[in-house]
Amino acid sequence: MSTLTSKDTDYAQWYNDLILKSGLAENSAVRGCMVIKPYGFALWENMRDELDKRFKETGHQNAYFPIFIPKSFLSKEAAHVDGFAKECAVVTHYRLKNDPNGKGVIVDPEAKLEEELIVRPTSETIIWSTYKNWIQSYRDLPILINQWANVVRWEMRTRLFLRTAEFLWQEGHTAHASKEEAIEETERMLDVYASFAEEFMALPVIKGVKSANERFAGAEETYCIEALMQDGKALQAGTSHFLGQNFAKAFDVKFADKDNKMEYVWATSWGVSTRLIGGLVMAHSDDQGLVLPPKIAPLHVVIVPIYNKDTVAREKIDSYANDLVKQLRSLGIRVKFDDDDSARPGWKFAEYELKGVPVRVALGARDLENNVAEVARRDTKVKSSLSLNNLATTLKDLLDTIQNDMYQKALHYREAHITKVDSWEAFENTLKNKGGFIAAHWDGTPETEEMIKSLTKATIRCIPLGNEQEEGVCVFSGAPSKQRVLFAIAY
RNA sequence: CGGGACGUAGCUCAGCCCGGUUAGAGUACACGUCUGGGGGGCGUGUGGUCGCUAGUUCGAAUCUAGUCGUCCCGACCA
Repeated sequence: MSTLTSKDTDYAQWYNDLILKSGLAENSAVRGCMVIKPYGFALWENMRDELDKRFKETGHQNAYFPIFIPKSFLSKEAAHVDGFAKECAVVTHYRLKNDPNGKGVIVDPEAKLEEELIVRPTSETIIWSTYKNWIQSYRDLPILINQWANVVRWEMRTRLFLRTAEFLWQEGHTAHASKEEAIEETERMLDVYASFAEEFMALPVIKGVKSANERFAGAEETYCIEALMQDGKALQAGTSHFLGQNFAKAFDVKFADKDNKMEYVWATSWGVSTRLIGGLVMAHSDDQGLVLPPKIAPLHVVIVPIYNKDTVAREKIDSYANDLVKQLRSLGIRVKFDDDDSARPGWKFAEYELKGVPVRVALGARDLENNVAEVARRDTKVKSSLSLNNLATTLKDLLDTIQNDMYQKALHYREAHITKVDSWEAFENTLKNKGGFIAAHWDGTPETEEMIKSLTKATIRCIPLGNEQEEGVCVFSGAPSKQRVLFAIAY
């Protein structure tokens, strides 16, 4: 078994090795598309279940809309089509036939579609064309719908989980009678994302709004959560858009208010994707493999028996381990007793570290004699001998501790990588030598943002919510500024 | 779409420059055995149209041309 490329040697290679060797996903026969393997999909299922619960707690329902969108829909909202046109997969025909000149099949030229269909890159258009039929009165509002789906964006260059041509996500699409209510919804869902990321994935995030350049195509305001990876690059972990009346106007969706006046409907959309798995990996993992926060880990505890020739001792180990499994399960802990005799203990230790299982319990004859087990934490790699008395509850508490410690560690790292910068020289130096977020004054113009991006690749990740207002001058142009914004190089 | 690299066993790669028996190694896999507290030792064995096509040659993994594909760097990336 080969080892991973070290994080310090080549971060990108480390990431790729890790995804492949831990069995999360692999590349597929289709360029840019990945196969999500069972272990990777288990992560997604856990995230999905938790998010779904939180969406329903905030009053949303799931529905499903088609994967195909008539081409004409994309042209109805000008900014929207500008944003997505370059990366759309297009269906032009609906039939194949045998190649009359030889073997194989060809596209039947007689089966050309009257109007081409777009494979959804996002569903605003198909959904708002539907909402037009659903909304006549303020009594029909709000509509609070989410869908779990796949979308396709024909990216030039892809990376497992971080940017794939097809990815899984959820997209919420809500319709409201007032601007205030829509903004409230946009902010509510941003909070849902932020608390999910922090509580469930142990991923600290900064809530903010995007600059005009980085805004979603068709949105009036894009809220986001930004996370920091271990290489100092930022990752947009989720977005929540206030769409104003743009899509209502594009699809002519009006409602009669209480005074029987017709008004366009206000909209939001919000989404997170399988990209979050990439963020999870990059935020916590190390050179030995994945490090998973317990709440998201498919497996919380693995018990590895240490056998020897003594068959009586073996029976004792098995018996104790099976009992421990029962106790842990009754506490809601996902546990596996790996008594596979064909793999040796050392191999198993390495394997479960690669997989990021938060806690490993090693149990041998020697331990049983002393009434202890060797318990190893994945996050700190600390091993300790713990009493077998009440071991199950000890482990349950340990999992909570690990969840919390992982969040705190990531938080400390991020806090240590937000650098206040007041000169262009310091800006460039910080970016080059330290990375992370740079809090700097910006004159608020797209031109300055563009210049900074072309010079350094750094973009404005967000203008943090509740940002401190202070007088200053733009780090690039020297023009007056009232607040600092966060710059970073991003994935 | 520009620049670079690479396609040989399931995987990682050597061999190619300088053509010549039956194409190698590590790892994985199967069986046996000794083992078992950090990716075990020994033994036996399975596994290959050398990406594809055409050419040069008595002879091509090796040389030539074309082609397909992958990866990296750039451009692109709500």
